[in-house]
Amino acid sequence: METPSVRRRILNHTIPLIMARGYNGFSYRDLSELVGVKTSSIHYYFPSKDDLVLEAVNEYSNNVLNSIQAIDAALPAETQLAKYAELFDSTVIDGNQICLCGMLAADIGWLPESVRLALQTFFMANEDWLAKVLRQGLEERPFAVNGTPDSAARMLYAAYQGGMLASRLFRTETRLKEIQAACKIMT
Amino acid sequence: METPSVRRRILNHTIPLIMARGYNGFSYRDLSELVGVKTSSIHYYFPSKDDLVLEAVNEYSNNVLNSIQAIDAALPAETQLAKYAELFDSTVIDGNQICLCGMLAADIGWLPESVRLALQTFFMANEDWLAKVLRQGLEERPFAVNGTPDSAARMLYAAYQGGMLASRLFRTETRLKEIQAACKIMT
DNA sequence: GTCTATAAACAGATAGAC
DNA sequence: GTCTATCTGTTTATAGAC
Repeated sequence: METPSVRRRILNHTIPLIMARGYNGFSYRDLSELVGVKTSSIHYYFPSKDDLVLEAVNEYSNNVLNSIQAIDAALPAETQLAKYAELFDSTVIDGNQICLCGMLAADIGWLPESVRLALQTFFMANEDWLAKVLRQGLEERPFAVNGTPDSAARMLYAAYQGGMLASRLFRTETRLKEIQAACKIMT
Repeated sequence: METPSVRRRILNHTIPLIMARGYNGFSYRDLSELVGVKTSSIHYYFPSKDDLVLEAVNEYSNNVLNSIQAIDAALPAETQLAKYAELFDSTVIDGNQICLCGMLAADIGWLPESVRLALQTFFMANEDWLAKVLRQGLEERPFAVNGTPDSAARMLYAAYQGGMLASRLFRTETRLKEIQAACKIMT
């Protein structure tokens, strides 16, 4: 396993920094100390902070969406949703981090339109996947979902975003677990 | 109606600034320009930024909780929840703002324990009120709530927090309206 | 109470040597 | 590519005159 490039190491450190502190909460200086290069070298790879953040969003988005797509669609809907929820648990509890895209949605006032669009795309991809699984759940056990699967999925995703905030605020994983439990009843 | 004191005007401007931009997104300089006094005068009233933020949380919390308590408990549960949802709508859509306590929950890494506790108290007050109304709804129409009223209330509140994020991100009120619609089915 | 003045640190960003 | 050096502007905060 060879040493990752400087560019990669910058991105690898940027993502958890945003998840923990937000757009205005980390600096090139922080990255400089973490990666071990001068801030001017970071500007070489990412001329502006907006460039860096946009790439961080794309990187994070690809990683998370790949993990979601990897959930076996042949499993019962309830099991798929449990695996989905696991994706959030560890980052919040172990790392005091929340979803990178949820955090940047809070910082939206500072971000260029390109980042806003990337965040919207990530939100919709999650909502679409959840809607698909909820529809599958309806076929398995035809009842229980409030409203259309699509609107239920959007509400569920909003609950996950808010649940991460609350879990970190109260320093307890039960708030995320409760949302997962509510999923069971919806499927 | 007499002119509010400088102290009051500082707080009155601080609250929407936090709701729009977060803890790291506004400065004493911003307030200085908005209120029309020098930054050193703001330090006279609020020696540190943490002092200012704590008072802003308490002020916001009192205002919102008073509005919630003012909702007539004799109304049908569904109507009460609709009035609750209205409290969020306008700030998000008209002002590009989200809940002050939700925003600061995203910035929790920078805040002292005193503010964390104040945020927790606000979250729990909302959840308790929602749980009370959901229980009332169960008496009126005994069915529909997923799980216990308490856990349903926490999930619903998380959905509101996440819904405000999404509504502002997508610049549409429909995402908040959908959560309100889901309430109807829960009551 | 409000101001001027200033501190000491930090931000994102750039020019140019090596 | 990475560095030194620097620019320009910002931040929170304090001392002390009025």
